[in-house]
Amino acid sequence: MMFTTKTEYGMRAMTSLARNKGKTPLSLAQIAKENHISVSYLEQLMAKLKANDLVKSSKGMAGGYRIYRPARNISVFEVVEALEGPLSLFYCMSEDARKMICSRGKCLTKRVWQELQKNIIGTLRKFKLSDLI
Amino acid sequence: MMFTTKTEYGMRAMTSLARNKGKTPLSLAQIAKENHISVSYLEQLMAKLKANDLVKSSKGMAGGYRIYRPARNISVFEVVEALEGPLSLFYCMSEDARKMICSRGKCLTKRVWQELQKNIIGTLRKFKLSDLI
DNA sequence: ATAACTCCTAGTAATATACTAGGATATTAT
DNA sequence: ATAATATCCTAGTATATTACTAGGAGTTAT
Repeated sequence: MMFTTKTEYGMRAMTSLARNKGKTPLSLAQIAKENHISVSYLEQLMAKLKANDLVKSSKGMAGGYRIYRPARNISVFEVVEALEGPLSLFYCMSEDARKMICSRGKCLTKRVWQELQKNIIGTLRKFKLSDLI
Repeated sequence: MMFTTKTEYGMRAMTSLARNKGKTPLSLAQIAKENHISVSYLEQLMAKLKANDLVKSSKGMAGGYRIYRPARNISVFEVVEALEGPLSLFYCMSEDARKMICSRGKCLTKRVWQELQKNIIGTLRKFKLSDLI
């Protein structure tokens, strides 16, 4: 598996919120029940989504979560990256790998991973949340 | 990270073998030293590569590993799949997920993962080992 | 006040990855 | 034959990541 349940659950939550647009906000309990996810685990995923401005929340009674932007302006890539962190297929392609030996010379293999990563991001960007509801 | 060091190390080993074509076989010790990998861990990776007919081995003195086919006939996808196992981005896309609830109805999100998976495999198939040496 | 919420932190359980260790087995040079 | 040099095979263990659980503090409508 390349993606974790974080993405699986987070995407479900986002589609629930997208469908709920305009109505009163959805509480964690509601989203969790609707998608068969544990409440406190979902909570942590929602925190990531919120930190990336994909959802907004209101506290207190009758509070809950709303989608931040229209679903057609949110790409699957944004959701995935918010939940899984920045995509890098290998360590050698991550931010803190600048000093690696292999990155000094010309590494042919790296080109494969770079093209692959470009393709993956491109595909994920192409799909919007509105395509999924 | 989406891929593990298995792929990273395994690819290095394969390129070493591709470059060594025609000469006397490379021993585990040689491959390991050349690529800064532990011998006994590499051993396990070579077993996977062998099981998938990507390399052949000869035992005894002056034995070692040879590449099985010409490098231009081996795609990066084959190497990756041999080492990481069959690619499935999510559990819902794996072989043993047929009975899942979501796979009965029409799951729009699944289409995204399916197209993504198609792209990934396509890209990995496009690159041959001969492109990397 | 209190009920219904989000927010925040610190755990723990389960699983997967990345190794290590040691012996069995095969092949070849001497 | 036998010793040297290899692969082969299995069973461990260390580390890291994932997938949760638990408990309390803060916020807001009624």
